[in-house]
Amino acid sequence: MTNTLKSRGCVVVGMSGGVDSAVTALLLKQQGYDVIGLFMRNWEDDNTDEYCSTRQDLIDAASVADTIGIPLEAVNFAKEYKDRVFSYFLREYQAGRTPNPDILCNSEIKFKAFLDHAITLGAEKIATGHYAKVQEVDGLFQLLKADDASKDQSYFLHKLNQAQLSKAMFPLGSMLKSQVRKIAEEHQLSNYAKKDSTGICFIGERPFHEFLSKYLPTQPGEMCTPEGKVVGKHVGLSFYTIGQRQGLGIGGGKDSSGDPWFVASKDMGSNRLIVVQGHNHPLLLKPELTAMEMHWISGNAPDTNRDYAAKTRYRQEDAPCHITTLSDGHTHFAFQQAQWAVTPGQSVVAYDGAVCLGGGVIT
RNA sequence: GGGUCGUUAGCUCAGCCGGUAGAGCAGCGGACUUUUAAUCCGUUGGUCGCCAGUUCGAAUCUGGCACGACCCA
Repeated sequence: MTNTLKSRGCVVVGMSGGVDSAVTALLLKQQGYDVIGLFMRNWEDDNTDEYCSTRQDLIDAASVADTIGIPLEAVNFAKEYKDRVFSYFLREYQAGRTPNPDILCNSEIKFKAFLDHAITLGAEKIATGHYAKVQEVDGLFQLLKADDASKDQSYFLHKLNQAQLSKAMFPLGSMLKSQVRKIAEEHQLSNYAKKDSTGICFIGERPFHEFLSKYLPTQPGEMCTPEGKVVGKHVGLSFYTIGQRQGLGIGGGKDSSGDPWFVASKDMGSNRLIVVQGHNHPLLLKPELTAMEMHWISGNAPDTNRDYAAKTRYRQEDAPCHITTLSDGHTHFAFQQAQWAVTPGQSVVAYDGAVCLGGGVIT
């Protein structure tokens, strides 16, 4: 209702305090949208460092909003995050799996709680600093990879549905990260040189072991080779993931090749961690997998007569594969080449070239 | 009781014919990265079982002792 005549509409931009979302807001403003910045706080604990960094993020977001000339509001979805994302995260780890909370964070928080809130603020769409693209083809919304292949985040967004994508804008999708920083610098956005944030969405980077142990019970047990030879001790199966090398503490050993050790699997029944030696051990390679909770962005499974590509974890090369829907509702992926460290709980995401088709959780 | 071999970084081991020690793994740090990993780069560790002898000088030669493994009785 505050729109001027020449406005192209109201867009709420999720601002994190980082460069990406700052430039997102700037670009939309330049394009003539009525832009409202919205800072989300979704995690609260007594960790002082975390409190300070979140506070700094808010200061950065406010500074940038001021420079660009847009209003900035703050919202707190901590309860929603805990209920819809963190509880799942803990449940999965407890079950010995390795979840990807950021995927849920996008579908449940950023593109649900946040989106709903943005609508009440009068927004027609929301925008984020994600590196991905949305495209409408014949009334159907497609999610595409970003042009900057090294920053592509479509993997994290594969769980979005048509309604969510219809409201989403990703202005950085066709840009390179280097360009984004350059624009930020040219427009004197105070955070132009701020380091990229990593770590679990909202929770941030922190000693993972220590963090998890605050929420999960520890049940130490044995580390064994597939033949059953005990080669070490583990602190609790939840604290390891398939393909993990560091933190095992195994070195040397009699009839040992001198190669590093990796986690191959978990035996929840006997509380044993199965470890193998050598990066290319056969037990670390899987030519196929089954996925559950499959979500297809278009609403329908793709044509099974064709082959597609899929990645079993973020930042991995897409691997050619054949996809079929099983009678029990699960989806089967058969890869042309065996995949390394296929991990239950992680998401497998399918692509048809640059188009993200959707994905599911590896069983 | 006798014999053989072994005892070097946290672990497994290399160290020619003597000149004060290296590797892999582990660990630690960094890079990369909005999951967990992987990967890449860098890096800390040892008075070389103990005692004595030979020598200008011994992890490296000799003797003794202490452990350990195996073998023969």
